[in-house]
Amino acid sequence: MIQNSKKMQGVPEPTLRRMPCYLAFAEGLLRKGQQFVSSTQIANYMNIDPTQVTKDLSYTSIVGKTRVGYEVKAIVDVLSDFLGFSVMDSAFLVGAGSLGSALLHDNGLTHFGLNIVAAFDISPITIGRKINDIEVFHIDQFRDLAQELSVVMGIITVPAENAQTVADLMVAWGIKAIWNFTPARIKVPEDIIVQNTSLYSNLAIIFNKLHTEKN
Amino acid sequence: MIQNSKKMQGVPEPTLRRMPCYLAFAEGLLRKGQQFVSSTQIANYMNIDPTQVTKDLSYTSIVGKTRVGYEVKAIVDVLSDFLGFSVMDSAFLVGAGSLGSALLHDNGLTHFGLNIVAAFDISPITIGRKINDIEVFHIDQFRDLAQELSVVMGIITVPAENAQTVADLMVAWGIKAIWNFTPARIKVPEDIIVQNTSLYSNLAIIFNKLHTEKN
DNA sequence: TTTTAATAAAGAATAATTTCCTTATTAATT
DNA sequence: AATTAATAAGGAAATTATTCTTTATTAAAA
Repeated sequence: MIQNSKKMQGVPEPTLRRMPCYLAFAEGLLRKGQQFVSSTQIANYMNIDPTQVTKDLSYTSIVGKTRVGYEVKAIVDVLSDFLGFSVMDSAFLVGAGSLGSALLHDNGLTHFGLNIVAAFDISPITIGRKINDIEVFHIDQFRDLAQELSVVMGIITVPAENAQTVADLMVAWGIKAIWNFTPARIKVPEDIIVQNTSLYSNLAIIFNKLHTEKN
Repeated sequence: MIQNSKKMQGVPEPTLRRMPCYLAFAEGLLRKGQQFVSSTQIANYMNIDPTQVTKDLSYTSIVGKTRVGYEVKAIVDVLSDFLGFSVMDSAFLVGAGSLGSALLHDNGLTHFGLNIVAAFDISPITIGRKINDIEVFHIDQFRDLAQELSVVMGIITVPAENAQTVADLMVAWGIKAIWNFTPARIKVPEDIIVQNTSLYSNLAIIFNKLHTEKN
């Protein structure tokens, strides 16, 4: 099949980043009862080119109808599946500080297929506490829990200087993917998936635009 | 000046996203007392090409010394300034729910030049409370506070379906930049800066890699 | 003092991404 | 039934970002 050659080289990251926004938009339209939506409408909402939308959606099994657009329900269903939001994956979070406890509180993650089953820290103050019904353990207690629960993802929300230590632990635990919220870059074996999400990178982009806006 | 032509078309976003990581790395080296760092070392840490590092740093006033590298302290100082981390900007946050209160708790933002001076919500439960010493007001109370405090940025952490309403309010308040944490895309006048940061987009990228890792 | 090797910097080539263009389809209009 | 206009989809072109190549510099070694 020719169309599969696209999938062979993988979906571009910019496309994957846009897809959750298409999904959120479609979910909104579904609530309003709208049945079809055109690439033009989606593009207008996203402030991008309409062909970008059709190209992005062509990576999925969604097909549009000429002069009508895409079925809203199809976008919601197919995209949820495609993005892995409809199956639940389990995760451990290490670092129950400010950012960490924030994530523990965010039930949106559960809605998008991520179930944080336990948190770890080294501070005696947080250990033993429950944050949004998720218990915080001492990091040494991990090994036992790793056996019981099948966890694929580790979330790092410790200070940057401890990121590598935590990453090493997670790899030893047999974790498949690491979601790294620190600005530090971690070294892991090739087969481990790493996603870096630094809030401060976004801050840098805003500040840069703010300070060079004189056009 | 010829080298300024680069700055004229702006610094590429990928570069701006990498810079805070260079900064974090340099800060770590500074703590360890290392005086110089080469592009090769930085590149090795970041898992990128060394020329990428030199290209990125060439957007700033930092110059390296052949066979020695860059002065660590210069990277820290110049990059902090360049990224706008050394001047404090004030922000309002709207939506003191799970993600919102997480951000209020994150003192890292203060460290990187963002001071959240007040939060807003519509829930009677959160209004009046203080989160990490930041008071939560009813959203209607904003107008009065906007007068007193000079705030350039608005942070949106409400549910996606309310993002546009909040954005409209912020524009009316005279805000310059909006940091949008919802997967919804907002429509604002051209001169308003918008930075979209959706955690769920990052989740989509991880899930995609997890589910297509069979190579 | 001379040689060597590591490096920054500038430019060229490559790769990835986005935008543009064309074609075919089809719902709505006449 | 014929025409029109809006749209999806595929391919080409343009843009943007990354990687490769070359050159010049200079600290360290001989």
